[in-house]
Amino acid sequence: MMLKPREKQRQRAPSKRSLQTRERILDAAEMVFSDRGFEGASIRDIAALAGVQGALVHHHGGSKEELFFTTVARRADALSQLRLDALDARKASGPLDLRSVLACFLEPFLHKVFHGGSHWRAYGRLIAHVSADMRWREISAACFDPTVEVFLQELADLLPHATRQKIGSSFVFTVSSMLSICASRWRIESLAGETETDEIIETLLDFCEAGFASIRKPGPAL
Amino acid sequence: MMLKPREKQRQRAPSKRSLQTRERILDAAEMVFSDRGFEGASIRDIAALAGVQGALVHHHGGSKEELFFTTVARRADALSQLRLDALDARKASGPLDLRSVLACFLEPFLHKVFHGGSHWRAYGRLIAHVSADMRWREISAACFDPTVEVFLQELADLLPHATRQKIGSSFVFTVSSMLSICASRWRIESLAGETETDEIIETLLDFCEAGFASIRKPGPAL
DNA sequence: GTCTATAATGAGATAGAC
DNA sequence: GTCTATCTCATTATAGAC
Repeated sequence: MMLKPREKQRQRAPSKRSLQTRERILDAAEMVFSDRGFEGASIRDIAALAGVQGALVHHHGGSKEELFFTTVARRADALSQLRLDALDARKASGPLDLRSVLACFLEPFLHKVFHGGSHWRAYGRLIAHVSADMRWREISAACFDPTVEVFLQELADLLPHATRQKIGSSFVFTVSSMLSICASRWRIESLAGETETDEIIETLLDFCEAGFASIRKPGPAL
Repeated sequence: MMLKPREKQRQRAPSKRSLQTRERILDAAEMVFSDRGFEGASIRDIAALAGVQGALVHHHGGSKEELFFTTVARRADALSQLRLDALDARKASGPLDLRSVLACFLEPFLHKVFHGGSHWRAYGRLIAHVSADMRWREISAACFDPTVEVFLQELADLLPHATRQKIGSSFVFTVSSMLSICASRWRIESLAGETETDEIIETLLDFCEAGFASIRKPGPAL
């Protein structure tokens, strides 16, 4: 599999119209991929939603796998920057604690997902797909792991006696819980009843903060 | 969608050979569905893995959707019984606490996934697919929610001041974290390094117990 | 860059012999 | 109950006109 979106060296800068088409295609791909997963999505549906012909999707997006990668990568840098900026801002206003570090990772994402429009809402579900399927581990490694490493280091500083295993595992639990709000919100509604978004987010922060704080305790509660 | 595996009233009890074939087909379906998801799996691959012809898969499993439902449902009762038995046993030996309740839900599943052979390992990933896709919410409701309700009630008894919203949301976080060990173990290994299975399970229990216990505390830490 | 048309493949499902 | 053979449809991808 070729993950890198192919770099057929462009002769000319693409026209403005071309760029708009490309964005429309990526918007449509984001919707369809997030709704139905990689296999369930069809190029035809993406083309129809974008209002273009199927051949044009291939022209701008390459193969289906390349298109998927490009779709995920498109917002990844912006998301990472939001997270790192939040972390810097929090650092500037005093010493960090567990909750602050987790909030700087979780809140920029959840804010975009719930208040950033339908594109970001779809992007949240898209990332849930990526995170649950080993097939896309290269995408996770390329798009998200560098930022995750920064946060893991901050957590390690706050939990000097914790092993990397415990911190890493707990972080995956945190990310899974965060993504469950995107992909399994229906399940939350089904089990917990109608619930305010902001309340879920606060519950998530409470839950994960306490989970990490429990690493500090000496041993298993006996 | 017709979720119930069709009940074409059988004239005769199926032969032993027929039942074996049926099990082989379900075993194969379990493998292929869990590996590639519903859309990514093909009846042909399932048939090939089972060593039968494609037509036979339809004969025993019905449509692809019916086959998927049957595959998930096959082990669901056994799993529920393990969980409820564990809960009864723990109740018999003294008053319950948060960790015990969570352990009775998480450990039977994780024990089977990691020590129950390749079938259960596949089944774990299969449930992760079901849990992440709204399309299968009827399966979750039919196969898992009744048992989940029992555990939610136990948790509510231990957390008398908690809202159903907080308990339900936290439970979904717990389930998501549990399933991440099945579907995203590669991510844990990537971020946390090589990690013993039993250590991950203990970290999970610590994490979720602390998460639930945090509901007791008066308000957000300010 | 964008379109039409089509190639090439693989999918789910079924009919009917045995 | 199991097999062979086939139907029908949707898929990704590309060739080539404009």
